[in-house]
Amino acid sequence: MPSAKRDHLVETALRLFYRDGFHATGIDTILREAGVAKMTLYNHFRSKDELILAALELRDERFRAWLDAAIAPYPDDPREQILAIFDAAETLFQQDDFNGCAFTRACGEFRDPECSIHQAGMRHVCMLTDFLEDLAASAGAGDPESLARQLALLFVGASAAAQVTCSCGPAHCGRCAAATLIDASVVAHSSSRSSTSN
Amino acid sequence: MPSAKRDHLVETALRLFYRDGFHATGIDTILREAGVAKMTLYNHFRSKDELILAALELRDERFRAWLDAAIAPYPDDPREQILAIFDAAETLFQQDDFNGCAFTRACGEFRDPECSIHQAGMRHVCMLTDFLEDLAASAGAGDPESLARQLALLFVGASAAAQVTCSCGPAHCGRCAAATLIDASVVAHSSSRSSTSN
DNA sequence: TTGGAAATAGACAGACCGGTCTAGCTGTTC
DNA sequence: GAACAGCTAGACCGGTCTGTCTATTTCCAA
Repeated sequence: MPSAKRDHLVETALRLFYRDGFHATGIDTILREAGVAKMTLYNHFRSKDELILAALELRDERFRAWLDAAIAPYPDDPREQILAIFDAAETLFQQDDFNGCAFTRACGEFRDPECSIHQAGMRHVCMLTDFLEDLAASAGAGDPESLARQLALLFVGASAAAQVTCSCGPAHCGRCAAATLIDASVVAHSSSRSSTSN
Repeated sequence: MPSAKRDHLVETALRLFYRDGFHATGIDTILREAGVAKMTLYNHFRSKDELILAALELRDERFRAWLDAAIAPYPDDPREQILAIFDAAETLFQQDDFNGCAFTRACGEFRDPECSIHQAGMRHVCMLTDFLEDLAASAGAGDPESLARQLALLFVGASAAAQVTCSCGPAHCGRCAAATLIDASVVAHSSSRSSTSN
């Protein structure tokens, strides 16, 4: 059972890793900022890498909650739910502390696919794609899996582009592209179902 | 006028920064790998950051040449030229040394928008978007600027997703999405031109 | 009150970091 | 042969890095 000190440490670690980068943020900086002793860190984690992993897991939980909150206003409209994710991204990208996608950045700094940090990034992208696939299927997409992958690319690209350009424009741009892709997939599915039902 | 030693140093720096990350790669590692003396580095560059910048500039030049080579086989078909970029990306993403987009990763590690390294990333993404805009206009897109931004998002997203998942699948996925977006934009433009000419 | 878990507070070790400096070598041009 | 540009080869500096260790303190439940 995690302790309050542990949770606070992970919270602070996430904030600093996300702001400054994983390699650029040292243990001493995190401990100073969290007001936690080094022995406490090494009681809870075997290494800095394990702290990074815990921080990414916290980030993933937060992101899932954010996704659920983003689609909540449209419980019966999967197309709107998908677009609402990009709308919520536009708000997210405008926040002062926004600094791109923690997972793609973690994978950029930890290249080895066998590395548990890189694997956390893989799992996160899979989670996002699965989430979008459910919505795509509900929206009547002809090929929900393909549409979901495309939407995931758009989301990841929008996040990265927003971080590079320091603008929230990519979210709106991604939303427009998503709408086009969804409609193209749904129309194609409806047309093929009309043909076969005749 | 750059010297052979300087060019070799930048070449080696680019390779190591791209493989291992900017903060994770130290000066001594680069010098050892390049067989160049520290004094030589500091004769040519005022700091590590300047070396990083030179490495990114070299990368940008290489990327522009790669873009030109990717579209060369289809001199008269802008739609195919755009799609060929994603085809070429599929090949690129399968190379052993592929490790995502150097520019979005640089921006991830150097967050400050005033920082010249981050600005190099901004310029690069603008260059790609401009490149795609020319092709989009030639392909008859109704709104070439918007289409170009969407295609840039797809490309950036595909690059990041390929690095995270260690797969070239995102390139193909991006290609499919690009085709849909191009056709949607061109058809919309043709329809609006037909209406106004009647 | 006591015992134990959890946390604190550094010191310490060994390694690495970016950058400065000195002395010397090599190759080229005049 | 001399002068000079470019480069080599580290030593050195002050700092940071991750992780280990010891001694001590704090808090809480029994």
